Amino acid sequence: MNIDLPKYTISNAAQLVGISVHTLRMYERQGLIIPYKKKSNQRLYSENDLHRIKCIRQTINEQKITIEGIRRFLSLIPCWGIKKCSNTERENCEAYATSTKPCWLHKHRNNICEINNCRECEVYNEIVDCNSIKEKLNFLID
Amino acid sequence: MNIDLPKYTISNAAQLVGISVHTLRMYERQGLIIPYKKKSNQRLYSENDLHRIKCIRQTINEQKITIEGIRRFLSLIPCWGIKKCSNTERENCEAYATSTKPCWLHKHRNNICEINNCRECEVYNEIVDCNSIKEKLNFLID
DNA sequence: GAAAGTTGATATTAAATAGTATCAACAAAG
DNA sequence: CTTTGTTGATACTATTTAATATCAACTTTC
Repeated sequence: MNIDLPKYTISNAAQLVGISVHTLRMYERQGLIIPYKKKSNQRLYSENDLHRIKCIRQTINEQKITIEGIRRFLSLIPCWGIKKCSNTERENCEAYATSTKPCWLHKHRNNICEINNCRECEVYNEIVDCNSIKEKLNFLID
Repeated sequence: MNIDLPKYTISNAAQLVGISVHTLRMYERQGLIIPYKKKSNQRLYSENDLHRIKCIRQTINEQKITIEGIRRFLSLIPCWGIKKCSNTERENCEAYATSTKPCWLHKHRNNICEINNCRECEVYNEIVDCNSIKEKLNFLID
C-alpha cells in the first residue's frame, strides 16, 4: 500500500482525478508533474501523483494561477537545504541562483543532481501539496 | 537622494514606468504595492517603488503570471526569519502558517506586526525585485 | 479662485491561457 | 489477432484576466 508506487495508467488517473488525458500530458509537458515511465514510454501514476494533480488543478481553476505562475512558485522550493548542498555545489547550480522554474526543470551540470533521476528525488517527492513549500521553509528557517 | 523617499505623484510615477494611472491603483487594490499616502489620501511613490512596479509589470506582461500568482509567490517571503519572530509569535501569525498572500495582506493579531506600518517594514522594503525572495532564502537557509 | 490633477467606483474590451478535439502510429490485453 | 488504449503533434475554442474608459466629488497648485 505504498503511496509512491506506480499503479495507475493515464486513463485511470485521469478518471480518478476528474480531468482529461490530454490535460494530464499537458501538465507533464509543462513540467508540473513527472510520472513514472515504462520502457515502452507508457506513463504510470502513484497515489501521491493523484494528490499532486488535484492540487495543481485546484490552483489553476479555482485560484486562477497560470502554469507559469505555478512554475515560479515551485522555483522557491529550497532544494539546496533539503539536500544539504555544499557551497561549491550551490555555486554550480542553476536552481540555486534563479527563481523561474523548479529544480527538476534545470540542467544539472557539475552538481549532485547530475546523476540523479528527479522522479526518485526527495525534493520532488516531498512537495506534493500546495502548502508543502511553506512547511519546508518553516522547518528550515530559524 | 534616498531611494525610499516619497517623491512622485501617481501621474509622475505612471509616466516614468510607462503604465496608466488606473493600472497603478489596481496593483495597489490587489495588494502588490503600498504607496505612501498624504493626509488627503494622495499617493506618493519612491524610487524603489518605481523599480518594484516595473518588476510587477514585467512579471504580468512578459512572464504571463496572474496577479493572484504574484500574491502567492510573495506569500513565500520568509518574514518570520527576517524579523526573527519567536515561537509564540509564529503561532499567532496567519502569514507564518499559510501561503496564499504576502504578510502585509494579513491581519496582524497578537504579534509584533500589529503595531507596525507595513509600508515602513523591512520585509516589504527589502523585497523590491523578482529575485529578492530567492536571495533572502539563500541567505537564511543553510 | 480657476485649472489641472486625484480619488474611488463601475462598466467595458482585447488578449491569451487552459483545455478540447482530431490524427496516424504504436503498445497492451484478452 | 483484434480491440482497446497510449503516444506525440497540431489546430481550435471558451473563458477570464489585465487593462481601459468614463464618472462626479474632492485636492492641489499656480
